[in-house]
Amino acid sequence: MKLSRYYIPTLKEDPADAEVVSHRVLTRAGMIRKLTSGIYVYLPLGLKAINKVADIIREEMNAAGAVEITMPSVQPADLWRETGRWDYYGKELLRFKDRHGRDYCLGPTHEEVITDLVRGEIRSYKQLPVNLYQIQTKFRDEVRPRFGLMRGREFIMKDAYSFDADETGAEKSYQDMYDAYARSFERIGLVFRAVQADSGPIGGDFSHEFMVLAETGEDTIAVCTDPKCGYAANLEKAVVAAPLNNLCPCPPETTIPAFELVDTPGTHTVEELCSFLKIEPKAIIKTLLFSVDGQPVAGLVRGDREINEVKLRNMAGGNDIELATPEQVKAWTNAPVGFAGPVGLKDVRILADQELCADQGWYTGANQGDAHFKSVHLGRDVKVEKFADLRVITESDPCPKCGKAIEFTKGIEVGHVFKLGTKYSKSMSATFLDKDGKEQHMVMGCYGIGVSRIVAAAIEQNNDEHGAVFPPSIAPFEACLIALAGKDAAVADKAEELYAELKAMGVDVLYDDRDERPGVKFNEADLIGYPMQLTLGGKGLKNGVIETKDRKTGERGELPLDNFAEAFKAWRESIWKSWGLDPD
RNA sequence: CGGGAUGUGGCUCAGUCUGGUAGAGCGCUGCGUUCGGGACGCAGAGACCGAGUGUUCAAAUCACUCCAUCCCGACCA
Repeated sequence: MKLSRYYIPTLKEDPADAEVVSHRVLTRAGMIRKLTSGIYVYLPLGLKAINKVADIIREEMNAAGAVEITMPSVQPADLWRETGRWDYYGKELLRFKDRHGRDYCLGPTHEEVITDLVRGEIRSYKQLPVNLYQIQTKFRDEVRPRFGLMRGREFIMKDAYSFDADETGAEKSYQDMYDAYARSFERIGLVFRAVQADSGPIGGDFSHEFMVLAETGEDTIAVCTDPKCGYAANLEKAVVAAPLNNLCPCPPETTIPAFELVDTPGTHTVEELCSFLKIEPKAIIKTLLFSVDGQPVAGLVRGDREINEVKLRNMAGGNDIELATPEQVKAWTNAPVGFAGPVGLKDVRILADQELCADQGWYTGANQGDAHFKSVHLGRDVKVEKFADLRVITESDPCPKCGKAIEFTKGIEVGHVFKLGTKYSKSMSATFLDKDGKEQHMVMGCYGIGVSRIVAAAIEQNNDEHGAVFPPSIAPFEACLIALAGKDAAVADKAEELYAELKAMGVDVLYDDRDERPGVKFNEADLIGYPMQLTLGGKGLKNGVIETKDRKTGERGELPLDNFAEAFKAWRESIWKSWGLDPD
């Protein structure tokens, strides 16, 4: 491609609304433009990078036996009502009516559509397994879109859905996808990690997320420090090991004295209560009230711990969890926020962290203003529905798998694989006849990759003060040929010749043939982040060489012009190798 | 949805407090000089100051309402 005929509107200054590096660079380098909040135009360079990512994923999906289709982005509400998600999916689902007043939504995901499709076609175990995928634009009306392509409302996603005759088959499909994902991210050139994850509103009982490790990641993951153990989980999923003296559930017998009321005026927070009573947060039970699918639920954790809402939601068996409003707290406990406690709480489900069984004689809220109880014993004084792991893991907790230390790192979620089981096939009656002629529900899995997000994640992971540093596998062009011709026709002619030669070699090269000053060309090439830069100037031509620059290391060198093809091939291979990649 | 901030040529911003002729840099057009890390000179084009209402002799500036965008907290690829 000749730059003089191309479309790369670069910006000299950082856009005012871009906070993270990938957003800044993508905008400045002329790869994307914002249309409205969370919705972007993909300009030629950005689209090219996205397409390279998509091509790699497509190859790996096909190799893993998945088959490509394209489903509509507009979906009828009826399908969503069948699975109940029309009510449960929430506001991320953009709903609208057509001219006849019929309800529709823009697809944030496609379980309903694919299940509807497959149940109409598949009747026999002989037709299974099937794995269908698409690479398509999704729409999720995110509460707070941010960070450019990292969290858009409209974004490009690869989603695949597997259908198997039984659990064993489903497990194989899951593993195949897991492996295909790992291969894809390796080929793209990302440093990533697969971690255990919560399955969220997609549903199902087992899932892994693929996290690109980067400081700016929105997710925190807990990783075992022992590589042999390999435990890694999203913070919201990471299991806290049960305490050694696990007494769950608390026995009712106890020798501690009966609980009694203590005056604690104005102590709304754990900190205030502690300094007022001169006690440690560890001596307190924090009672947090939530609305789970509209029902009141109290979550109990130790005063110095953080409750894990995902664990609480799962334990309560709900779809949607929200912290109670002050009005709800008042209605459920008869007390203002800050004085809720489990003792005497009526019509509220009480779920407690397992750790609370390891000790007795707690301070808790008294469900009346300006007062707390002391000497509360959960087994004796409270009707706890269930004790379980309810809190957020901390860096001082042991690895739940091997007991060694864990550490936290930040990650960007670029892929997620789920085992769905029969959740959708049951609610939508996707059945087939097995060998014995018996009707069975298909066992499903679903698998997503954020294609456009990967481009942002790659930049988050690879950049410097000059701009992006693209892995050659997904760089919009793998090389940029810069001609410093000026009025020197010989340089222009030679550059033209080299450009043709590179194209003939199958190199995806951009030829900067513009009549611009050298500084402009160099700076733009660095900003965009082509892995390989080739510069031909008058001096080089005289000496029979062309200059090279490795964008990642900044290392410069020269290639002879008389044996250019050979020399370039070797250099190109070394560049790809430095990324752990292979040009072929 | 709560909290905070910002809307002024294509881009980045000043001007707003203290009302009185719309500014700068970048970019863009033309001419000339330059030409190995975002050149320089000269001459230009380009804005109903986010929208509406109000206050005033007079509003980018004050008041109210709305809209949009960004940042911080509950969702997800």
